[in-house]
Amino acid sequence: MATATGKRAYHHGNLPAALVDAALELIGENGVQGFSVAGAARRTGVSISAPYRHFADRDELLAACAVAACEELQRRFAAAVAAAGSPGEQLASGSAAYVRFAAERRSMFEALFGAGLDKAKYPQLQEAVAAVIETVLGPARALAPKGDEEAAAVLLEAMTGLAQGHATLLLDGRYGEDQPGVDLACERVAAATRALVRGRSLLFSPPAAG
Amino acid sequence: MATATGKRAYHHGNLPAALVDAALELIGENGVQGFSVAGAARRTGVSISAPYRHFADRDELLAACAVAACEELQRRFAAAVAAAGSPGEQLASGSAAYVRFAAERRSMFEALFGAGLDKAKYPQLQEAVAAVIETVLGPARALAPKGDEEAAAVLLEAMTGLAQGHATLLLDGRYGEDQPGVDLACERVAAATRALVRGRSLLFSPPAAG
DNA sequence: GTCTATATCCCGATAGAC
DNA sequence: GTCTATCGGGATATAGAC
Repeated sequence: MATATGKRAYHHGNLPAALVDAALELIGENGVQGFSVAGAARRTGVSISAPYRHFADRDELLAACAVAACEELQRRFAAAVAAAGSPGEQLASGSAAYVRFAAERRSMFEALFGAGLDKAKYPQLQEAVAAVIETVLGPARALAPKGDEEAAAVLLEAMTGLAQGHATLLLDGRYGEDQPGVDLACERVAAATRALVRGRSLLFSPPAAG
Repeated sequence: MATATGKRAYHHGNLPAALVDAALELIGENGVQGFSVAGAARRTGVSISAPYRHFADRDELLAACAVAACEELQRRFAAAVAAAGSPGEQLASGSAAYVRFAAERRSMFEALFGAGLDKAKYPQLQEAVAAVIETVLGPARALAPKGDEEAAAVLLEAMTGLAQGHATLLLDGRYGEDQPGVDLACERVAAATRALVRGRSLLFSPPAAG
């Protein structure tokens, strides 16, 4: 662990991965704003110009960080889905995993959403995002009307939005800064997902509420 | 409109407000990252040092932008709540208003969440945030078990999270970049809020899902 | 593939005049 | 309250040697 790739052959062997790891560390310490190519190079122990052999510019390095984030998130999603029983519980534990990911891998979460990247410019990132979505599409399908692919997408979107929002609020300090806050946020988002699942028929057609 | 304060007496009369407006414009164009005190000064037509008579540093100017954002959001929340009938519809239209706010006042939304401000350091901002929350707490209270203030808070939190998430996904380009995407996101978040409201009993106690 | 050196630019913040 | 001038710092990105 601790590296984004798992490989271990820095300093003349895997500079790109080393730069990604360094960049993520910097983002974790100072936010996306405080990250710079120069800083990542310094931390990796190479010259300021070395990164430009591997990444065209700052944004490309950031995009690589975002891809690493997708891979980690996908891993966590897959584990959460596998551990739960019913489709509803799979979605609930998936949203909790998402919030926990934001808390435990804050730098990755920020690289993914706080960088303001134009994702259309990075096909590899687009693919990685699509792969993440696919991982949690299964339970959503099981909860939607049979064969209604759009309904599944809408449900997943609602669940994603819920998790995204709770993660943002958590990182914004709304649950406090320490571990109990993280656990609380995870419980809350899981409960909210269950509520969403229970009321889901309202997602598939547009009538009124109580 | 167009100004954050409504007042109109810039260039020797209301420089702080002018700087806030300029800062928001810059954030809208280049993101929070691309904003600078120097840039805001330039755009306002004053010297680079003038802002420092009114704001101690960059973050203080950003905090003022965030306060302006809270005021605008509160206005919209109040209108949305007033326009809807049942408490459930009030929450639904409130979350839609939140998403629309993010789309139409993107720079304000970013100032509020993308700036990474330590809000504890800016009491005025804390107050403004609290006032926003109070505006939508009414309908949440009406939907919670009678007198259960915590349940109301939890429901509101879920609704806020949902709206926050949809707003983030919208700004991330997940609904496309144009107006139909905005409308779609608003409809979706309203529908999801209704689903949440319908299933809300699961928010107030922790059993399993379907 | 990496280094040294450099060109170019912008920023935050302060000092002191008016 | 605003301006001019300035210090000190750091960033991106490129050129050319090895």
